[in-house]
Amino acid sequence: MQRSLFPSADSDGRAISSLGTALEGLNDAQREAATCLGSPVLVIAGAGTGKTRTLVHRMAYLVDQGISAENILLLTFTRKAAQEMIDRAGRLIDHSAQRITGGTFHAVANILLRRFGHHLGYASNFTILDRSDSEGILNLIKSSLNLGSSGKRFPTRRVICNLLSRAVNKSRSLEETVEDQYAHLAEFLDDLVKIQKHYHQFKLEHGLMDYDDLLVNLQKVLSQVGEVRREVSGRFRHILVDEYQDTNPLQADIVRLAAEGHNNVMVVGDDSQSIYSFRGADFRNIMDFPQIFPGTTLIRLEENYRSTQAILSLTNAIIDHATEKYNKKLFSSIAGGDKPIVNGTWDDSAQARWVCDRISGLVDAGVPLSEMAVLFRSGFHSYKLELELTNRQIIFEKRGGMKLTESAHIKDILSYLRVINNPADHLSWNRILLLLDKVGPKTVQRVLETIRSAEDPLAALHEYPAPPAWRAQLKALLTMLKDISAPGFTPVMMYDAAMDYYREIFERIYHDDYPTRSRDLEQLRQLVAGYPDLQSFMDDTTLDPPGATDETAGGRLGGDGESLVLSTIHSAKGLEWDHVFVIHLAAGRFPTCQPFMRDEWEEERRMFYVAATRARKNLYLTYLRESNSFDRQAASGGISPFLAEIPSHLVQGGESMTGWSGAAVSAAVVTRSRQPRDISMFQEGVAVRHPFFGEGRIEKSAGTRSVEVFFSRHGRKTLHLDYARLEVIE
DNA sequence: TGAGACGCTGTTTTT
DNA sequence: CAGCGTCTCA
Repeated sequence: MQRSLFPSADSDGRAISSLGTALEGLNDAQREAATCLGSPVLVIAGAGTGKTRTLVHRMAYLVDQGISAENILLLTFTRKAAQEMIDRAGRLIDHSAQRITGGTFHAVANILLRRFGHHLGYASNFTILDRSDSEGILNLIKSSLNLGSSGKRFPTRRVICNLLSRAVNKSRSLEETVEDQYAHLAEFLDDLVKIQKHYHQFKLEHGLMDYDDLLVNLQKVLSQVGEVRREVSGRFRHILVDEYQDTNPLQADIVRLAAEGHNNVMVVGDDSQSIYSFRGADFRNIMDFPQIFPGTTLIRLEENYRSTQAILSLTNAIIDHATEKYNKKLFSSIAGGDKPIVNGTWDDSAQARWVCDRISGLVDAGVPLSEMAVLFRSGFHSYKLELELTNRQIIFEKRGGMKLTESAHIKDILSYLRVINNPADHLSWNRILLLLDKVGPKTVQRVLETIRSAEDPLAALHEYPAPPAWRAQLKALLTMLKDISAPGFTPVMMYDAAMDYYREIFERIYHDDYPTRSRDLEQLRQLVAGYPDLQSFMDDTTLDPPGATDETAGGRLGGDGESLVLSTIHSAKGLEWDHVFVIHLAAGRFPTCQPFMRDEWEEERRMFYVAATRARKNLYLTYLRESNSFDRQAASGGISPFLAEIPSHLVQGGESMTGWSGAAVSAAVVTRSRQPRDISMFQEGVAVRHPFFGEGRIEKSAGTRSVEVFFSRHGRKTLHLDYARLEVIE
């Protein structure tokens, strides 16, 4: 098991030589990053410059240097990414690489908190809440506090959830967050603070942690309990972090604490690909790393091995327009290539058809589906395309968007399993009891109130004096739960028994569409069947939730093999394909209609950059000529400003299309010509009106094309003059 | 107090 | 194109 610190040449000679060969295959910067020991390392790596490769080689190198795989921690943005890198490292050395700990911050936090959470008052069987669980609790609190009904436009649970999460991830107080991000909610501040308190209390009392708690509590236990910190940093002697530009200060602090005493940390990131500000990430954080870890070695990877020069010229042009960036231009080692193709269509269906035609063409030319992907800004942008693909029997796999575990019927069945694992989980009890006929919110509240402090909730429920109307139902429920909590029940046995009980309810409450929904239940069963214990099944389904639609047209999906990937840009991070389609590059969709602030606008642009840099050989960009739908008030230009600002000689197809070159030019002219007029008008102290924020006054100009405006209803905002539709009030 | 019908709203992005 | 909140009836 234990690798010797100084392996003999005999046992490892072969591994060393093959790793040696592999290291020679890296370029100088990559090799330095992979083998640099003795100081913290910050790797700034442009898209496609081989950062995954570098991480993989570094892991292999560390093990080869005699560092035990158990002592290595790899933090990535998805579990799959971690596993793939570890597998690749294993291929460079040997299977001992499999003992490297790898996963997301959240997944690792989960494991550590099961062990160390008791320092914070958490039992080891806590339940992890997904987003809809959190919203559910907020709803319970909202109604128990009688908020929302009395007030006028009390924020929805969704908005509250975002607000609370944002405050946590940015490590700021609720007051501060409301003040500068949600100024329009200022009048509800007192109630929001109250909700936050209750929410916190509820989770603690019932053994629940939301996603944010995993990070917060890990940070807390590491910083407050020296013994834990020492054990963790002693265990993980080398820490590697991928996609560092998308970590927030909380995560950065976790890394700092976990590395205390040795500082063997390597982080890899690209400021131009930072697209998670809503989670508290700021691309500037990456530049703070050397301050957190003095003596950092900085390495830059600048040669792109992924894309053709034609694609890189376009992506360089995209990022050229960024107002603030640290990176330089990337150069490709693959000269030439086809220019990206731009195509405009009149509506959603035509766009879907065009994409499908292209895909069919590629398939006919012998390209496997797994070498193609369609990317978009928001989950719902692919609906029309999904229909068209299904019609044409093209097998696809959708990533991002609605999750399987978020649908009501799945939550129902999971609730039964959850209370087995954590009987204190009142959120699940709430759901379970609500499913009984003749039992509504009021009754549930009463029931839960009486068993609130019970040692054994199951027994307490047995004692509960239920009225005849639902006494028998309660009996049946409790019998089922008692049955499946017997020792020796595997997760799938539990699932089946719970399903037997639930089926009747299921068909009653979803009477109009339960056949469709039951397909999901079957899918869930397959999933459960792969797990030997309940806890890990539940952890995995919340920490790495399966997508909603996994199989389509051709019936069964064949593993990860032959299917086309449809993905949100966020979920496509770090991946690459030969042929990439980016659809809905239309104003109002991409960028989404929300971004009023310059930072948000810039982040949308980086998203486009991330999307385009996923392509190796061919890139297709499509847009709708006119916004045909509801958002009338949004400046309804067809083409996305991000496309319009790109020089048309970098793409093909545009000129022959009526509209594109014209539209591009005119859109560019519109945005540019607006500004000379504007700039001079928007002086300090001038009263202005914004279509969303209302009236305000300019406080100062921030940079050449931005102003800071104080709006009476929404507080201070920084607006980009090229894009914000700001008028001067006479 | 629960169940069912109806109309409204509101839609990034992820762990 | 839902999932919610509100309203009415039992």
